[in-house]
Amino acid sequence: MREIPDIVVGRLPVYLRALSRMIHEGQQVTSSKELGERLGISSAQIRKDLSHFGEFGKQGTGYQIQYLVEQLQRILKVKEEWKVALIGVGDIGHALTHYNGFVNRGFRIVALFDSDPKKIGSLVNGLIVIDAAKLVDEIRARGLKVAMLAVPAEKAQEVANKLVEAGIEGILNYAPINLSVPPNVRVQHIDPVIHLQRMTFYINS
Amino acid sequence: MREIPDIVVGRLPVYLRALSRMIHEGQQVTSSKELGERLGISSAQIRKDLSHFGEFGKQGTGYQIQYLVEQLQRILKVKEEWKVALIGVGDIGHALTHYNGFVNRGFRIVALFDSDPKKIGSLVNGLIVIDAAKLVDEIRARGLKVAMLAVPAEKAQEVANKLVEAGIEGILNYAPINLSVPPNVRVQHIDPVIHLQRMTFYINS
DNA sequence: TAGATTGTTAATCGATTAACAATC
DNA sequence: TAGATTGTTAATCGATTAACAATC
Repeated sequence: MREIPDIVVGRLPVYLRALSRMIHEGQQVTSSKELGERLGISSAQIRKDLSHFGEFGKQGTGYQIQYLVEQLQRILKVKEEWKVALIGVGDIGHALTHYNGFVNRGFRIVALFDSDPKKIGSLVNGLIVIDAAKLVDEIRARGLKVAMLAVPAEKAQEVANKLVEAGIEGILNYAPINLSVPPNVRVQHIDPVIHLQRMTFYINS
Repeated sequence: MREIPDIVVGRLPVYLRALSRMIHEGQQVTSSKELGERLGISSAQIRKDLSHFGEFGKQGTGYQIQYLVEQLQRILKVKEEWKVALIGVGDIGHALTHYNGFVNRGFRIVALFDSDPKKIGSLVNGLIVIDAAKLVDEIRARGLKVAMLAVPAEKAQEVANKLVEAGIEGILNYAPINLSVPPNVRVQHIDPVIHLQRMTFYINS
């Protein structure tokens, strides 16, 4: 298989989300034109992106949404649920344990970690908070590959190092700091301020 | 001024965050090389990006971080605090009201809205939850331009329409759905699943 | 059949990088 | 002065788009 550009991979989850939504709305078939209009993307780009992975449509009629969704799930490896570790059970961590947007999209939080003695052992949304000191052993024992990092900026790099040691290969980082990890580990950032600042550039107060 | 590419604007907040961190760590001067290594970006790209806005460095020595931070804050219009409306005081909304990452980065939540009668009138982190039915009037009266949207997917488009009507020009959308808004309104998405799926593509379970 | 839409090619467009004169 | 690093140009690289044959 040729090398897939990162930017293409980045759009696939967006396609998947929109297509899932269409199914949710009862739609069965769509076209690159329609999907593109929904997303503000050209139809040519959608077809080009998909063409990296195969031929999923039919001339004249477009795409069976259910089929395309399954293909995208397969490509993104989310047909089976990933078991995810969550480190840091503060406000963000708490909100993530309650977040119902993971259901049916390929992820389930199965382990909570915190270093606060007051939180360790307590039950949060049905999961026991484990001592962060046991993080490496626990994650390794369970074979987890994906983690969400919701600890203070000061601790983020330190915890990230332990995650890497534990065999984690994907880190969703909520700390407003740039993590340094080996090349085989993927990091994605979620920082609301970054997005807000991207918008204010264009807005006149 | 020439038109600035979106992709360049998108990197400025990342530079700002890293530079602020350097100050926090006591550093006073940096170079495009050093900053680039921290961020995994080429030094040439950083210099090119900055050159869209002026000359901020000195040959041989690099950049005074404090000065560059101030310039980026000015460019991104975050020298003064933006007053932000938050719609939806569920788990995510709650976490956002407690989030201390907004401080000194240009944003402050000043108004909470929800349509749940049980929540309306209650106090969340010092702010009274206002009836979402009053959203348009309240936002307009306060002249708010930026909003965070943390309502269920089903209601997101409907609320977004009201935000636009109220004069909001930037929406940070936490609902996993693509909003349709007029071209003068900026939308940014935060959807953890999108980021997770971007990573799992590369990870072998 | 006529209309619609795919997958793909080639052309265009835009972003990144390498290189270097300028200069601190 | 020698070394370092900027801002900028030109070259390279890669992504997007337009166009269209194929075909449902």
